[in-house]
Amino acid sequence: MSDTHTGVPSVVAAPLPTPVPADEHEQCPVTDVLRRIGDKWTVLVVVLLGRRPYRFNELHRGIQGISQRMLTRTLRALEDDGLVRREVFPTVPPGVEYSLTPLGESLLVPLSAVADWAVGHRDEIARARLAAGAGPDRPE
Amino acid sequence: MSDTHTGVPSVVAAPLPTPVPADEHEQCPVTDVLRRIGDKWTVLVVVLLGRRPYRFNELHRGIQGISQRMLTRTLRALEDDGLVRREVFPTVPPGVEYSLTPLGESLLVPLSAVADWAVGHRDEIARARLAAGAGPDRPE
DNA sequence: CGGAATCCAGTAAGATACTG
DNA sequence: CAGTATCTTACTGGATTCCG
Repeated sequence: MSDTHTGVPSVVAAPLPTPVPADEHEQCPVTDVLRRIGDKWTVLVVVLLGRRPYRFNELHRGIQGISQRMLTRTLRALEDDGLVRREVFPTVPPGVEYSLTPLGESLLVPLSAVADWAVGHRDEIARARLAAGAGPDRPE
Repeated sequence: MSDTHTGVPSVVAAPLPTPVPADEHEQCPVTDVLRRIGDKWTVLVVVLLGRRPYRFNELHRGIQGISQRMLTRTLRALEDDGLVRREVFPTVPPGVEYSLTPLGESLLVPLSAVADWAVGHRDEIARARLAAGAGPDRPE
């Protein structure tokens, strides 16, 4: 830590020469990943699959509130990114099992960092929001 | 590492007794934070402000592609959450400076973890996506 | 059981123009 | 300079129905 006033390591503080070259920030892998795990259900699914493999309806019941459509889409997206493996068992009735790939499991690590931060600062954030809403005049 | 088959620590692997109690997962602080930093511009703004304070139009030019509207909304949301501080200098013309609060700076740490993961596995993900798109028959 | 297909509402995001 | 106001479009997510 030596080139910013915050002692933060890694790519976040490293590259990005002040004038952001983000003309095509669309393809920035960081934003890309964040937008994927930033959706409504992905994290929940990944965390569950991090515990053990699940079958489709098992996840559907387990998550409660998710629609089949969203569960399907979420799983498909994760599968396409190589984070989740889908295995079909030709039984009757057919069974499909979902599990994390090694890549998917590796995601649990940084995910934990964010989760810990979120849990650790939830009160602080909640208070800030209250102050913002009730404090000065917030027109609508 | 002792209660799951992945060696992942922290809240991600800790609570969540297999049957998810996520009836009100809406208020889950983890999902909450992820959805905020999962939007299109937040991370970019936070990272920039992590380098040094910025003025509004300075950010506007620096990010390139963002509209005033989105920059304003992003900054406002971050301010409301207590991650960004907004200081007005009563000069002519008026100047407004944005900077990270200590809370905001602390976010850079878990953010770095995710960013490093994203950068470190971008190729792997890209290959998986190609394989998913070109591999089996992907209708549309 | 494990989806796919269709439809539909709500919100996020962009362009543009105007203001203190 | 630092926004706000308005309009329009694109995407996300949910409900329902149907199929192998």
